[in-house]
Amino acid sequence: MPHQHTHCINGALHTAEKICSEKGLRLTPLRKQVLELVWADHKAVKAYDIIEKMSTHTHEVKPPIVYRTLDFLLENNFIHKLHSENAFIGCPHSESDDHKAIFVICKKCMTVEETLVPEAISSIEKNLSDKGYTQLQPHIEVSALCKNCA
Amino acid sequence: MPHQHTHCINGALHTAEKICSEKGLRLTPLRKQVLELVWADHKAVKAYDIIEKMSTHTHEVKPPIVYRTLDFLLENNFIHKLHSENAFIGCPHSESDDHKAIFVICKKCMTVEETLVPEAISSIEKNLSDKGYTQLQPHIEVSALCKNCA
DNA sequence: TGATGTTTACTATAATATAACGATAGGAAT
DNA sequence: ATTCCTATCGTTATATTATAGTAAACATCA
Repeated sequence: MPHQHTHCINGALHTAEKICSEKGLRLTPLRKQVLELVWADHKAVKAYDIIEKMSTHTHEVKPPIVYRTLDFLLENNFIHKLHSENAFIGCPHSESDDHKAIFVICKKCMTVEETLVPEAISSIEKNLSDKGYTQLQPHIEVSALCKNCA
Repeated sequence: MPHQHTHCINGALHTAEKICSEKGLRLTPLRKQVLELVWADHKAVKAYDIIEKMSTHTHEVKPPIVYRTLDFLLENNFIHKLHSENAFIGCPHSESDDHKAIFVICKKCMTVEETLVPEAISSIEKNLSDKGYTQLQPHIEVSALCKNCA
C-alpha cells in the first residue's frame, strides 16, 4: 500500500484551518498555497523553490512575499525551519502546544521525519536549568541514513 | 577573578597544533589566524566578520579563502558551525574523538556554551536506531537565557 | 630538479534573506 | 455606507551567506 500523500497535505491544511479559526488568524489563499507547497513531499523545501513554483512567465513572485508567509507559518507551528538545510518542512503536530520534536534527515533520500524523543528533551532541560539557564528552546536535527537507504 | 580569555585562545591553538602534528595536518599561518579569530570570544563568529578583520585597506581577503579555511577547521573539529546563527564557534573538546556536545546560545548576550549531555544523545541514538536509522549525527542547539542575563 | 599534491589566491556568481515603503483589502465603529 | 484602522500583500532595492572554477604558490620527496 503506497503512501497516499494527498492525505498528509489535506490533513495539514485542514488542521491549519481549524487552528486559525480557533485563534482568529487568517489562512489566506497565499498562506494556504505556501503551506501546501511546503507539504509537497516529506523532504524539506527551499524558499526559492517555493518562489519558483509560484511564479509564472507573466508573474514573478518576489522573495519577501514568500519569506513573510513562511514567517507566519513558522510562528504558528504549521511548519519548521531546518537550519542545517536552510529549508522548511511541514509540521504534523501543529495542534500540540508543547512542541518537543526532533528532526531526522536522511542524508541520502533527504526525507525528513519529525519525531518525539521526550527523554532527550527532558535531560537537556534538566541539565541546563541546573546550570541556571532559563527559557530553553532546544532544536535538534539529526543527520542519518534511513532504513530504506541503508 | 575575571576570565583570562588569552588562556582559552592559547590553549585552543596549542591543542590544534598538537592534533595537527599527530595527524600530519598543516596548521598554516592562515589556518592559525582564522582559528584565533573564531576564538576571539565566547560568542559565535560570522564568516564575513572574519573576512573583515583579516582585510586591510591595501589587501582585501576574499570569501573563498576564509570559507575554505573554516572547512578545514570544521573537518578537524577545531571549530563548529552553529546553523541557527550561520556562525562559527571554537571547540573546547577538539581532542576527544567521540564528540557528543550540545550548544547553548544565550539569546541576550549571545554567549555560547558547548556542553556534554550524554544521556540526551544516548536516548536519541537509542530511539532512532530502533527505527532503523544508522550513521546518526545529532546536532543540538539550544536557545536560552543564561544565568547572568536572567 | 622535476614531479606531485596541497594550499592559497582571485574572479565571478549563486543562494539565502531582509529593509523599507507603498498599495490594497477586511473588519469594526460610527 | 463611510470612515478609520490594522493586517496583508506587493515591489524595489540591497544585504548576507556561500560556492564554482581556475590559476598561482608552495611543500615534499623521489
